[in-house]
Amino acid sequence: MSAPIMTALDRAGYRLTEPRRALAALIADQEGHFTAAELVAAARARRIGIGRATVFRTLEVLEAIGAVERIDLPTGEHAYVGCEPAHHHHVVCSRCGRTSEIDDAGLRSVMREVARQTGYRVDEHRLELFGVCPACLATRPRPRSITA
Amino acid sequence: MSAPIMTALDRAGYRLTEPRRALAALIADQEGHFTAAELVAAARARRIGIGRATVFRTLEVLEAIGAVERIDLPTGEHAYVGCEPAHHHHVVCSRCGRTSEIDDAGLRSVMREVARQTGYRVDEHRLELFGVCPACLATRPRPRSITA
DNA sequence: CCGCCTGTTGAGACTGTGTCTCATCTGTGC
DNA sequence: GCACAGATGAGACACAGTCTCAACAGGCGG
Repeated sequence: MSAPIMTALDRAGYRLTEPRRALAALIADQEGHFTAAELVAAARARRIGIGRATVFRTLEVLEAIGAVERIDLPTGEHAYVGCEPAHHHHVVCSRCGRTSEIDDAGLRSVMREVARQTGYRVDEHRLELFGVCPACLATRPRPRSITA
Repeated sequence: MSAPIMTALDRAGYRLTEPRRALAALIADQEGHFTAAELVAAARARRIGIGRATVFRTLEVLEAIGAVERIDLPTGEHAYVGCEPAHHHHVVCSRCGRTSEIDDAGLRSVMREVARQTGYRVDEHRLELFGVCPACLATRPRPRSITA
């Protein structure tokens, strides 16, 4: 539901407005990742009058409070995924768009190794993984017929 | 110099044209990462008449042959770095913009771990690191005075 | 319960990035 | 040196994201 997003907004001292409630609901409905443009389209489809600027502003706020994470698709598009407010990464399914959060998984030691190799002080990192989720793997790909 | 880029183009069967030579030289001059817009500006600054479209097209080609890699800055900008044609990653210095290539550094085992945890088949990944390079670390930051 | 103050909103102008078209040009193989 | 396919440039175009500003509406105090 959209509750957690509203709660997070409230806790961070933001007003709980109608447009934000609507957007929170739209985001909660998203299966996988989504772009700002998709949210705008979704809002219009449901006849919810929300300005484009508001969508961008709200996404910015949500990212700031960690209710949403911004990811860069291989195509260069900027997308978002709703998520728990904690540092982590995502695997994105390139077939259905769904995402899964992943934790450290040994990344920390990679960072240390990189720092050692290069002499850099590494402050920030971004890891994005793309692949195919278990569900999509289960439904046989059948490269013929459709994809062919 | 710009030679390696031209060689790579040649080997991949592309024509060695004047605009490409000019762009290869401009890219070779770039210290750290650069954007398409910066290349356009650099070309204009040197009174080299290269169309904007050509810059974008050339960058696309160079990325395809691996002579250049596209990275996503934390700001959301799309930038490029000239590099060796092999899979690897970069650490970007957020102070001077310079980049260093890094190899595996244990990432491979992270990928395996993620696949195990999530059940995804991981096909593609992108890792971007941001920090401060040894040279910039050496010149004291002095957060007062300027940054204050 | 009402009204005020401030944060928020919507419309639309605006900036900048990247794409596309199409006529023209230029490498390259012959 | 010629011809042809690939490459180019100019500019129109599509689209993402930002900004401004007047109007609005949450949330608090009274």
